[in-house]
Amino acid sequence: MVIQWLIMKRSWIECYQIDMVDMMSTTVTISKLNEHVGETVTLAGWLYNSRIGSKVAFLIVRDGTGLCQGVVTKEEVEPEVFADAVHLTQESSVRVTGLVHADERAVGGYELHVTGLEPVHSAVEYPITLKAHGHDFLFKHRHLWLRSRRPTAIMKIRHTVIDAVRRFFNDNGFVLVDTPIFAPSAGEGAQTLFSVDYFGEPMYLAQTGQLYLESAAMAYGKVYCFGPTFRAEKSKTRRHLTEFWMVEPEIAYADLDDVMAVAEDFVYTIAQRVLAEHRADLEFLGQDVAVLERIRKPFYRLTYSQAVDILHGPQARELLEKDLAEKNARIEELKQSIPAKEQERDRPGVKKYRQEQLAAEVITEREELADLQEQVKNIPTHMELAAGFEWGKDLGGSDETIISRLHDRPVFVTHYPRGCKAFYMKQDPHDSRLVKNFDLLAPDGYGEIIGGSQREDDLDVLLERMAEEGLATEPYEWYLDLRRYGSVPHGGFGLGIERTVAWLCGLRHIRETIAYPRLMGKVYP
RNA sequence: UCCCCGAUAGCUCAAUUGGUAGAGCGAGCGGCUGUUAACCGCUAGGUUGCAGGUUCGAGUCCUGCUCGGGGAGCCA
Repeated sequence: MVIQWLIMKRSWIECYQIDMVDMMSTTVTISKLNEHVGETVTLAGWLYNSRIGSKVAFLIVRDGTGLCQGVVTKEEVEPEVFADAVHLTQESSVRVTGLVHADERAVGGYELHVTGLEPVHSAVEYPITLKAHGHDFLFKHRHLWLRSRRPTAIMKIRHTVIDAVRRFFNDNGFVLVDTPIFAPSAGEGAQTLFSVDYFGEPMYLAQTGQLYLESAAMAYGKVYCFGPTFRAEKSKTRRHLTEFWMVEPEIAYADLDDVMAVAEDFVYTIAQRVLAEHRADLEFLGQDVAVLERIRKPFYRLTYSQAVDILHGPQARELLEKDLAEKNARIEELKQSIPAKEQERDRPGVKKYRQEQLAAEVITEREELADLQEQVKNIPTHMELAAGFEWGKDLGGSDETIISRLHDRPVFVTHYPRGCKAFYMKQDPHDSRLVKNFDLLAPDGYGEIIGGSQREDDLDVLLERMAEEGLATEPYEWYLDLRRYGSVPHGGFGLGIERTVAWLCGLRHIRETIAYPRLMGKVYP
């Protein structure tokens, strides 16, 4: 009883304190500080960093909308306030009250001349410091790392990308139809699906909603689905996740060109939104905004056969040779500069801060060196793969990289051989070896961000194609019905959200584009 | 599934041909400053991923394993 009473009393006191603060000033977000210059306001956030002096304490506070520097001047505040400021640890939660000033010296352009501090919770030894960390450590602390500036910038861009995706389809007459995640049949390539026990029956996690979406397109004309998708591929590369988000539109009465026109407009629109709303975030991430500004309609269009010719031709070879030469030159440069910097670092009499600066540069350059050496090692393989590419195979990752790097805008590659593509794609009436499909390759080696096609709408051709693939028709009877009751030309595509975000942000690895990446052998946290 | 690379203090990294494991950050204390990953001084901090082997002596060489990174295949 007594304890309960104490808890009640304590929480009452805390409420009372909050009320006191509220009475004195309104709580605002850092993003809205520009509307409150000259007013006393309260920020509710966490301590990002502090620089403590004998007369002035600088508190960098973050609240999820931005960073703001609070200035605590010893002479101007109550002694307890200054003492609280000195003892606040990194990532402690805190309410800060003060007068808003515009100040170019401060991060974000505004700062708070602090009059009151209300520590809410004191954090103990926050593991993520403002110094360098390795990605392994950071991903083990992903639940905390999300608070840092880099993940914040990426998550906000991802948010905008997803909003742009939904708005594009909603504004253009598409109906959202959610497709099931439990999929009864393995469909294409059972080995790449995760299986689950469904009340004793084998089931799979969906890797596409497309077949279901085709039925919805026959019902509502233009439809889309957006959700997680799962691939059990044992791929450990910077382009792969086992769980990722995909948006898939499907359009009735549309041929390949119609679908591609939508895809082109769609990607262009997304890029424009990101460019319009996230210049600062992109710059913080070190992304060259010009990369996005170059995204203009029309995108390049190549057929698969033209792409193969490029791989066999002098262009691809020259690109890789030039690449190899440039990377080797940079490697030589680094091999000189690293020991030079180490020497300077270890020379007696060098200031400590300079030592640290040099040590940091050495680490960065060593990483760059290792990365380049690895890339250089792979280039001959990529050259061989390109030169020896056989017509009929699917384009590999390195082949796509070559094609995309030879273009400064996204590239459509169309009309692949039907043997390397799924059974539902429409045969090209002009060349039965080909299907009416397309992949959209993002520039700079970010790979295929879209795969799409016109679908086979002729029942007999579809049945023939399924037999060729050794697929039983029984589980697909409902799908075949769509070709029995008012079949029309139709098609659609799927866009991978994470690859798109990685490309727009210029990220080296896709795992940074999702809050909790799921990779082969990595599921914590 | 195959190929290459890696694992040293809480974190980021050093450690010459095999010869007494170090620095910075972070933590604690003190100083100083409209500071910008602030700075300066002091203190504490280690079974070098695990198991074997070679050697007078192994962080360093060899074998196996575990975990991680990159690439091929496959894919968004």
